[in-house]
Amino acid sequence: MNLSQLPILADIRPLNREFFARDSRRVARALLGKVLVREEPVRLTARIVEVEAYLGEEDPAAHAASGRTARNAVLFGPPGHAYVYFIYGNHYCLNVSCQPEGKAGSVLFRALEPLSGIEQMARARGVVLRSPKDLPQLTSGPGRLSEVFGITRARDNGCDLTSPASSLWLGDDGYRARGIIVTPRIGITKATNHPLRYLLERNPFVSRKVNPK
DNA sequence: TTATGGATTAGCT
DNA sequence: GCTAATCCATAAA
Repeated sequence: MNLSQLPILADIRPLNREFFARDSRRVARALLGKVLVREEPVRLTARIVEVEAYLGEEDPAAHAASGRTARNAVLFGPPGHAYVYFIYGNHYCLNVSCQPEGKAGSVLFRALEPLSGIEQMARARGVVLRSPKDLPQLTSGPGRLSEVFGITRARDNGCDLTSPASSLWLGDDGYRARGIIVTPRIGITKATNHPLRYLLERNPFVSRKVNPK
């Protein structure tokens, strides 16, 4: 076997609780370039290239806006946990809780760049990969990336994303994000003008360019 | 008990 | 660019 053709798998270190115990705007910026990992059934990894920050009860566009409910309880719990919700009858969206326990705030994952397990990702979405141009169909968009990673509310809501013992977790492989751009958030109808969407400049995996509203 | 609308996507024009 | 698909949590009653 020619070992030199095997991909070099960098060590991925889990992010710690303190990383998430901050204002979601700071967490969002810091998450760009980090890696989302799913351990089962085979390891999937993808780099975070687009996120949005949602604040607490003072943010009309946030699910925490009307206070704590059974649905959004994770947002008010300890930081670094997955908040998964179902939207438009079709899609799941993944967030990570921020701020110390008792205070809401989260970061929505909007787009990833696939790193490993790409064949399994394509199978999960029923996509046939014919060229590198097809890759963004896998993970460009919050609903798409959730489908690829098999994320559902029943399976993952409340999961601790700082622990590799969780099937789903977040890590740092040493990559340094460069060229961070900030724009208004997408797909929302309230508080549309705040610059809370963070993405990597010229990255082909980011989702659509502007809020049509 | 019922009505409403949404942090989306895919497919068609 | 436009819109159907699809369903849960919430609010109103």
